[in-house]
Amino acid sequence: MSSKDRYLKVVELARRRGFFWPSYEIYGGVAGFYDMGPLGTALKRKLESFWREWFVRRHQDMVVEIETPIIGPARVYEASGHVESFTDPIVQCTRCGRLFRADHLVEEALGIKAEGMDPRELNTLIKEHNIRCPVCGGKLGDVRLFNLLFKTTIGPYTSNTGYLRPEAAQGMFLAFKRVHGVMRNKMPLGIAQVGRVARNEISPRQLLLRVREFTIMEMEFFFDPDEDYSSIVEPIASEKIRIRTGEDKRRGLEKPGEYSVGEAVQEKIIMHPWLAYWMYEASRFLEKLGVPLHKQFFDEKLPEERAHYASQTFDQVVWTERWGWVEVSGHAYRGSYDLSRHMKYSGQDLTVFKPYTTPLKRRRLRIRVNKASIGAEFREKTPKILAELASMQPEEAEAALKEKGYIEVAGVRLTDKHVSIVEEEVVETGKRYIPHVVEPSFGAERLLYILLEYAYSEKDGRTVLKIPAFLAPIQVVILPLVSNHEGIVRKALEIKEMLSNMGFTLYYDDSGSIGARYARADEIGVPYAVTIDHRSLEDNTVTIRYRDTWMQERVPVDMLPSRLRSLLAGKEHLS
RNA sequence: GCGGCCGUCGUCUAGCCUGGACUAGGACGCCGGCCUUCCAAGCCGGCGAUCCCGGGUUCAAAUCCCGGCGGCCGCACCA
Repeated sequence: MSSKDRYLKVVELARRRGFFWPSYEIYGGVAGFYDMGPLGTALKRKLESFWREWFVRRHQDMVVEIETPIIGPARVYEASGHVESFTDPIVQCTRCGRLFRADHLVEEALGIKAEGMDPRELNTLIKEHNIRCPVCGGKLGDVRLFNLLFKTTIGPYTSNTGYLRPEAAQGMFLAFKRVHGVMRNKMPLGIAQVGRVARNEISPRQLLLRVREFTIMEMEFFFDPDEDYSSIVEPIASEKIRIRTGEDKRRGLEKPGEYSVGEAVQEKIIMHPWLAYWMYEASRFLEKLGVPLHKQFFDEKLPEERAHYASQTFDQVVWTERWGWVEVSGHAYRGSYDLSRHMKYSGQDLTVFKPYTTPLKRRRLRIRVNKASIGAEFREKTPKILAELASMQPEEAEAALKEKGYIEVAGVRLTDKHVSIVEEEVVETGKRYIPHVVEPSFGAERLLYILLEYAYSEKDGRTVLKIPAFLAPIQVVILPLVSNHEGIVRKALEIKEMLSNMGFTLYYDDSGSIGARYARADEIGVPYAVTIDHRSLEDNTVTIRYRDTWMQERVPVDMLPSRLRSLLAGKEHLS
């Protein structure tokens, strides 16, 4: 099967059977938007549920999920750095049409710092110095700003700018203080969210892989940067993980190296144990979706490739037949960047208090102030004197008093009549710190495509979509062996009713030959077919047929639901 | 955004170069019926495309020209 065929077959199948298709079709379509059809929606829901199971429920002692709005006030995205970092001045060559960063061109041509200049300044410089297209020498057009944030207005006043979120992360940072409180100050703390985000991509491409609106599955994991977390990777220390380090990348290496998780942490290939831990979880998550470990690795981003908030980033990439290695998740060490910025912009204290196991006792010097004598003597100067005293180091004051017999504050001299230096014991019960954050972030639509590509297979010229049973959008199909036998049909309908009432996702199919119906079900990845035949009428048994092997087993009808449940959960296989 | 290639029933496509006999053909699928004791069997009937959108040339446009939208690939961009 050629690579082109496989991709085209997946797309064709997706449209024909209703997984997904381009949005706004009847108006000619708009690039970068996709509709999810009935099967695509069901599959995506299951994928999201599985992500929750894997990253949230399995870690429920430290990870919780929230939901926050997709529209945010400008202030939030100014604080997060998105408004600044994603507004690039661009300029286009009028001859060859190439786009350039205007500030970069000016810097190169004139050897001056141009970053942060506004478009007008850049325009003037380009015109004055006759800077031309570095590729073809053509004349450059006007400098304009391009930002990947979708902009809107909140309410009727146009001055109240809002942005559609380009990531869910800010919702978690903004809610951190409250969630931390609600979770009774638990640390470390993961806050997860699954939701829509929008990025105004310049050129959406590659089907579902680069779209303008998509579902992100993201977790911000907060922890104390001073704590030694090396023990958290101990249980997985010998597990293997594939990484192409930044260093390897610079040397032009295409292939990743294989490391044990323990080794990657020890040798600082991954800068923090928590980052390593979630990367390991991500690799196994992908494996469960059907992507074997040798078809995925973590690709370290070089400093110049990283987002503005990250000090280390790995892209988790998966092999696709059409596009080669494709990014499905990002794993960033965001440090305290986001919380610090929101503290600065909002004026709120977003630090966490951490009690010491045993309170720390310390002796320290303090300036004791005799306010009565200062007030009596210096009158209206008193507030100023007191303010300056407050910011003075006790050690400094003590030295001055000893040497000179006075300290000079706000133009007056204070002696031991006004101040004295005392040594006192203080008890520190804990410390305050700004948590650091590691962030695993997944694109749901990309995973959906990957899932389909890896599930796609052909057998005897038929399509079989081997979606893992626990993710299959439809779990069971109910088939009467023949449709012109009243007894068989009646029994089949009864069984359909029974299974439907018990909560199975299913459909009933009596059209055409039994082979055609198996084929239809295989194509959309229904893992199990229940067939009712003549023998069913005699001994109340039916057959279960497995999609991947076409093998069958016969079970009594009473046993059918429990048998299906355990098969769907992947706990047992068809014998 | 630029360049190359491309856009016809649900899907895959024939026709386009060389304008008219196209009421746009086929295959698969879909719907109804018959038949059928386990892997897309067969038969009968049916539904389904103003040929991506808009404009132009022409007596006449799926076909030629222009613009737009969309797709793939390359370049650029990319949280």
